[in-house]
Amino acid sequence: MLNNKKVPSMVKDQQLIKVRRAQMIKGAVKLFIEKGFHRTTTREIAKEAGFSIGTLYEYIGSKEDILYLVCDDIYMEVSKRLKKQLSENGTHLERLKQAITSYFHIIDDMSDEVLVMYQETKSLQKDALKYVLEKEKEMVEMMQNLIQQCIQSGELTMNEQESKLLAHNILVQGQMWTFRRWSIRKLFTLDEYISIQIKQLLYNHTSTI
Amino acid sequence: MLNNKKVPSMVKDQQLIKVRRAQMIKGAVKLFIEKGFHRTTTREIAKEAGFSIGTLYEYIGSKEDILYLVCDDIYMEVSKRLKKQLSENGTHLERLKQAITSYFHIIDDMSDEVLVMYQETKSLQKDALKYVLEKEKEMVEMMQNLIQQCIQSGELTMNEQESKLLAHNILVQGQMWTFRRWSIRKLFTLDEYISIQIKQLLYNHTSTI
Amino acid sequence: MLNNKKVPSMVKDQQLIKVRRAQMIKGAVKLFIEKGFHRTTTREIAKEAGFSIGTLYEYIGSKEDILYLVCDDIYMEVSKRLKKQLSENGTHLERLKQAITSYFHIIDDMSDEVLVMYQETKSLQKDALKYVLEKEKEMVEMMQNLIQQCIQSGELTMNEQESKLLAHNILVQGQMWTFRRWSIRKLFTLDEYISIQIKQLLYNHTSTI
Amino acid sequence: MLNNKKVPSMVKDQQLIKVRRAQMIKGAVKLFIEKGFHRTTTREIAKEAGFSIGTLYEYIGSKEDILYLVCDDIYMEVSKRLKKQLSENGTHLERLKQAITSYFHIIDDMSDEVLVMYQETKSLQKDALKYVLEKEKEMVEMMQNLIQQCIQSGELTMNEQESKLLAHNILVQGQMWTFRRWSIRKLFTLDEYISIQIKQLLYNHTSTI
DNA sequence: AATGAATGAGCATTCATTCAT
DNA sequence: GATGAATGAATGCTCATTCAT
Repeated sequence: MLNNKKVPSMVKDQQLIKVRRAQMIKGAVKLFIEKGFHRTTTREIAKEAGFSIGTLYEYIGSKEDILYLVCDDIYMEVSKRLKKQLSENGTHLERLKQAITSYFHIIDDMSDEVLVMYQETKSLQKDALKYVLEKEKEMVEMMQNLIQQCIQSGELTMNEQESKLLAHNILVQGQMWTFRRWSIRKLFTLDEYISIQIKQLLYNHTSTI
Repeated sequence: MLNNKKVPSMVKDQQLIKVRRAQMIKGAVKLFIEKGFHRTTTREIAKEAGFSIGTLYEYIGSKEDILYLVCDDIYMEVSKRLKKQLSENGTHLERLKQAITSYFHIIDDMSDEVLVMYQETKSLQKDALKYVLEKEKEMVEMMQNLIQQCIQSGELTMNEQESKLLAHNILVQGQMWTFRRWSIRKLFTLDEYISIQIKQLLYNHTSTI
Repeated sequence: MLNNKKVPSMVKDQQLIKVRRAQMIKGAVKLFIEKGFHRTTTREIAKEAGFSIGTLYEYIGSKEDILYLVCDDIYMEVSKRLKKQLSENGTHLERLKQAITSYFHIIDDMSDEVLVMYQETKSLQKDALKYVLEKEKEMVEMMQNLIQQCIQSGELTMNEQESKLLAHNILVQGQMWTFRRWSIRKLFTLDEYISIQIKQLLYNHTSTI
Repeated sequence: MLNNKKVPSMVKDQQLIKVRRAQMIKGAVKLFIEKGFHRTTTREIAKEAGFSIGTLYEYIGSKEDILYLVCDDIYMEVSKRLKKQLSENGTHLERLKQAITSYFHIIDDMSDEVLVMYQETKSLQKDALKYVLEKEKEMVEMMQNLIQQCIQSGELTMNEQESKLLAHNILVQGQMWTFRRWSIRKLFTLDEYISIQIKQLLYNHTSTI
């Protein structure tokens, strides 16, 4: 189970905290996309969020908390959407392919956010970094589970180590769609990218009779 | 062919420029590894390089030039080493596998540097970014050439689009060894990582007769 | 006669004002002792007093009013206690010595409060400062009266100027027990301190027959 | 022996450090007298000292360092001047009286500075406070030495405890001339103050034959 | 009367860059 | 060419005070 790092707030109303932080995250993501975390000032974030710098600091303890909230939020969103789209029908292999396809679509849809998270995560302090990496780990495990089921059903053939690496490769190739956009989007449409990647990821592992 | 972005210097002596910039890069890489580009000050870089802040600015125009020099230098080093190790013997497929193996070993050896380059590249201004991405492109092409030769010789079967994506995947999986170190190095030794990745990258494409 | 500086309040009920200000003073003294006036925030005072920051400002006009209330309160307390203990028996000299002893005991008992008052008084604005100094003056006069009576009765011999200075010296030596605590309390117990000070203060003035 | 707390500086030239810090101290004292340490901003100090805020921070580590430098400087100055004026002639008692007189004159001359030091010392962090109190202790000891010599020569009669307290009393009465200025200067000229205090301090202890 | 969220002027501190020596 | 002192705009953060509820 995942715990959230506690971001301190001076405000008591939990509902209000949610609302304000959502405004904050939205503004921050926009600015981080444009100029990165370090080049964005807390003042700009407050303004973009629609309130004063003083109010901003009623809802966080430090600038870095904003980065944490942003990263946390993006992971939540990605994983929430992915879980919602996991299919219950078809063979295990079809389900896995469906998961990959969904994941790549979600990442494409949240391209900017994912890129931000991907590039700025390293600026988090150890503490917060741990929580975020924990989430990434959770996604790897989810993907690995789907692979394991294919293995158990005989639809894929590989050992556990290979399945773990495959899971990592899938996730990285999703992120790659954002951080190599400068090159890859000139070569493929999203659907082409997905279908080729799936082919390269899976088809050598298929046990052909 | 690649041109270097011109980094301005007040000093005429080209040899001296080379020497000083090398000191600078060495110091900067060390500091960027420790604390990242934004958290490293020019003063610290000058000190680490062994000269004064005034002297530092005799050899660059702005702090960002240092980042460019660092990124440029790391790419140069990786690609220089890789070229040196490209084999002329064996089948094309063996040469490709050898190139991947060499590449992964080089990245492992320059782990810290590659990570820095990987994480800070985005902080470069458009101008400099273009040059650095150009280098990455060159490496993709080099890898794709090796793949194409396998295709032409019939050792691999895939279309051009697939070969391009494969080249990207290889490079990204090399970098992945650094930016997923927190997880992957717990799961595999470098040699395991290399052999499994090669298997997953290539073996479904092998035309089996 | 002493007037109180008027501290404005939005609240009508005089009894309630008294209660709330008492809570406020109690909390503030505690915090001022710990961290001084400037390092204590109004929020902290409100919290310590047991009500909200909004309520705090219903009973004062500005942060400085709290300091005034605190200083005023401490003077009141010291002088109230002292008056209560002034003896009506014995010779005038015995009464004076009794007063000094009482005063030193009171100061010892209210050590923290006296120290706060002593150190923060200077932060009061002119206006408020005047009122507080007025109280100090009143205490000097009270002490001087006791001395004058000794002079009139022939138990002490000195002119008026000397008696005034003596009164000041007594009060300062009382405060000294707090502001030199770092050194003096290592050298003397309170009772030793009192007896030696009385000896040095008075015995050369005693007319010995 | 007294060690100075080390105040960090980015500048290497020791002579320059001395000069700039002297400017700084002079400006700071002026401002602290006017508005106290907490109400004075670093910018104001820089401006008063005649340089930019950036330059200010080349010579100190934090605002509090300025307060330490100020307090340290004032103690140095007082004790330097006092030592210079200690007489080598006359009886021990005459020397003591001379020392007290000199001390009171020095304090009068440096009235503002002493008041500042007296009122702001408590704002120093533990570390710095220790050093400053150490200096005060040294002055107490110096005064006590003079007293002891009078005792040994039979010019004064008292035990060691009494001599220690006497030393403290002398120093406090010096400071009192500044922190009770609001009242005492209306009652006495400096010379009157000195002569009465000396009389009250010493004459009961004189062994009269 | 009580509350506490909102405000924004104000502050200490940093750091890339310049330029006189 | 080298040095390093000087600069000041910029930034993260605080906190006394207000006011709608």
